[in-house]
Amino acid sequence: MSKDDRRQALVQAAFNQIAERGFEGLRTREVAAEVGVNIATLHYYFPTKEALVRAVVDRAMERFRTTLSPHGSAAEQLRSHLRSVRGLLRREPKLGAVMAELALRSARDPTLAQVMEQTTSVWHGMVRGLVRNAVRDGHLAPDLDIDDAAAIVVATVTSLTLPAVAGAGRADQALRQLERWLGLTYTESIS
Amino acid sequence: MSKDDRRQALVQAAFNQIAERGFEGLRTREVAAEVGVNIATLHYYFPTKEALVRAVVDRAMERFRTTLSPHGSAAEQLRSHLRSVRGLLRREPKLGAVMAELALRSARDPTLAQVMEQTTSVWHGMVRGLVRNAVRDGHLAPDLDIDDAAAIVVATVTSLTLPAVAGAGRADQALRQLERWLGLTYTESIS
Amino acid sequence: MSKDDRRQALVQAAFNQIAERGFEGLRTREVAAEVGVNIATLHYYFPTKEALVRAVVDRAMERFRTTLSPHGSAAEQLRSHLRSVRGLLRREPKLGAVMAELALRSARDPTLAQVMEQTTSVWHGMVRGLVRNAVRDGHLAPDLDIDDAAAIVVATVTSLTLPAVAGAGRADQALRQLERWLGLTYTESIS
Amino acid sequence: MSKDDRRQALVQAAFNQIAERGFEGLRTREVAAEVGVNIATLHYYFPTKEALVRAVVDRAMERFRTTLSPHGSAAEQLRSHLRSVRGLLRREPKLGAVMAELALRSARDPTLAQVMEQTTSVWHGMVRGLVRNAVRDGHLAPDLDIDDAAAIVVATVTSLTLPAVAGAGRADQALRQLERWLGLTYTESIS
DNA sequence: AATGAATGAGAGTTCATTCAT
DNA sequence: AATGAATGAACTCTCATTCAT
Repeated sequence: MSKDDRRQALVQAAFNQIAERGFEGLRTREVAAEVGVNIATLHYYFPTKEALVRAVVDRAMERFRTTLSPHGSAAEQLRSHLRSVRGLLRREPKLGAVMAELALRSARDPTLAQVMEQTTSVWHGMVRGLVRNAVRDGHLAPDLDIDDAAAIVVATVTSLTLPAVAGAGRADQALRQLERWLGLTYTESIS
Repeated sequence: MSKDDRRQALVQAAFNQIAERGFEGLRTREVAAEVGVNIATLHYYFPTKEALVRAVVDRAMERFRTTLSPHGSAAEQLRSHLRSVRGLLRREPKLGAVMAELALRSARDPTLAQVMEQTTSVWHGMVRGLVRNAVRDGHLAPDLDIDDAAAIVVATVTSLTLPAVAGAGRADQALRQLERWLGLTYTESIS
Repeated sequence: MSKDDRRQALVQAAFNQIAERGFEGLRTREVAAEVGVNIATLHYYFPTKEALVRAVVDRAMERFRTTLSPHGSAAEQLRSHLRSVRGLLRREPKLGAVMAELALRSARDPTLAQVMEQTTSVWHGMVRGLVRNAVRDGHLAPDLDIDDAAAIVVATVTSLTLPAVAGAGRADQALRQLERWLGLTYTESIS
Repeated sequence: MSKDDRRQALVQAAFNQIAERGFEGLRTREVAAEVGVNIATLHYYFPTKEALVRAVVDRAMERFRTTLSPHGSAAEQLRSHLRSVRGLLRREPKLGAVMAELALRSARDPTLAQVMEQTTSVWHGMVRGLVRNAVRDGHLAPDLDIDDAAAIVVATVTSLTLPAVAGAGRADQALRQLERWLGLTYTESIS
């Protein structure tokens, strides 16, 4: 196993631990054990627990950003974005859990706060662009406030990472309503 | 200071600690210190840390539920609900932080999950009732899916508790758009 | 056992450990074990290992200073000082060992260096006073350089703390010669 | 770089580390790093840390012994010995620091104790020979106890290795007085 | 001859909990 | 009702040492 593979394995294990037990329950020994190495080996790759956490942050952000990039065209893209994020969170519930943990931790960790704010900002900007184009193309109401619409999209999707809220099918309900208001479902049925 | 007062003081201190440092940083000694009592005294009131956390859960839920009860009538109530929740989170950001911490923790704590689910459920039901009445009164579109609308309301409001998302004014933007889509702002301007 | 007694017991145990194993071999767990308490109890009294070491420094210095105070008169005092220090080091070889450890450590520990310098300075000053009075009383050669004489007294006594040098009876030889040069033995035989 | 050169480089680096941080702070990784080799390479040359320390001991002893050998004649040699040792310690303060560390450690290390005792013994014997000859040549008082005089010379010089004592100019004061008592300065001014 | 990777043992420190008073 | 003292268990991190290459 290459050095980089082992590094990634450790980051993945830490990611899993955070998803399953929260930062509250993150133990370096558990992370090492999950990968099957000695605790000293973990410290060989990451000098401190903090360094390991930073690597997890990077990984989670990268994972999330990767999904952001839309493909297709116009309003179609907006709908596909919503669905792909929904799909991502469904396939990888751990990613959602970790994102939520990071969001909370960012309140006490300025460095993390900056990273989160930047990612959210990029995401918001991307959604905003999609909304703007969809309005331009006549798929969305011309008087729609572009920033406000982007904000509620981001907010709704974000709320899906909180298990207590997303449970009992409410996640899909919220997204469905969001799509309706955005006229995305009608677009499909009309065409 | 009565026995009950001291209990409440401890719960409040624990609440503050969770809001400020998360469950990750909750230390019984800090809680006791904030109240100005010995750590052993804390254990006199709460046999375990877990018991203290349960009390915080109860307190947070009660605080939140109190704000839920609507007054006024029809669509007016719905708008006032959104605004009062927004006001609550603005006045007491700690409550939002704690609610988010609890939401995350509920993923690993079945007992807490039940409590959260119940609260969310009650909340959803209440919003649903308001939406239904507003539709009945002709303030909202007749073809509005009542459950879906309630779901997106709950989702949007919930997302406000995550600092990484609610920052940069996006919280208000999302709520504003929500009100527009619900026709609540128009209601006001028309009347 | 009172709180202060236990504190003192821990300091004494740490003192013993330093004397026996050097700073190199000082282990908090060993110190706690010697007193018969849990390692956590040690940290209840001393938050850090460093704090414990500081307490040992204070204790060693106090022990040493106590022996310094001379009684008697003139050249008599000087001789009695040499003999009492010699006796102290013979009765409590650990004190000598710890003093030497501290002397060495002071090269890397500015705080300790200050403490050591002050103690040495006071000691030197005291010896200097005795030498000056002995010269004044005609017991020592009138052309004796008071500071230089005090310096060699301090140097000779200090060397006794290094086991590698003080062994094989050389400690007593050096002190004997010192007394002769200082005319202290003649003083006695003359009177 | 030859195998022997590398060995010497490692020993020198260990020597430096001991001088700067004491045995307390001696880390094999630091030693290897100072030479610019991998920690495993160090263990190729020295199977254990202990073996490395032994090599440092040998080196320090050799360095010290080299300076011992006197040249010149009679009392002149004695004075030149004092001055050359003083010069050595001034030029290479690390040697003094290491010697003191070794002296202390010899209390817990029988093997080292033997080495130290032998070196000290040889040194003492050499000084003794010089004193004896100086007495024979009429440069020192005829009733001078040869062994005692040698002992105080060794003691005084040794004390110079302890920074806490040698500071503030006291080192030179002590040596000056030693020279005076030995009649070494007068010898010079008279001739 | 030299190294990157890995480790066992143990270091200092923390923390929820207990108990005698 | 309250506390100072004490603890067991567990934490992150360190270090000399090993081993395959």
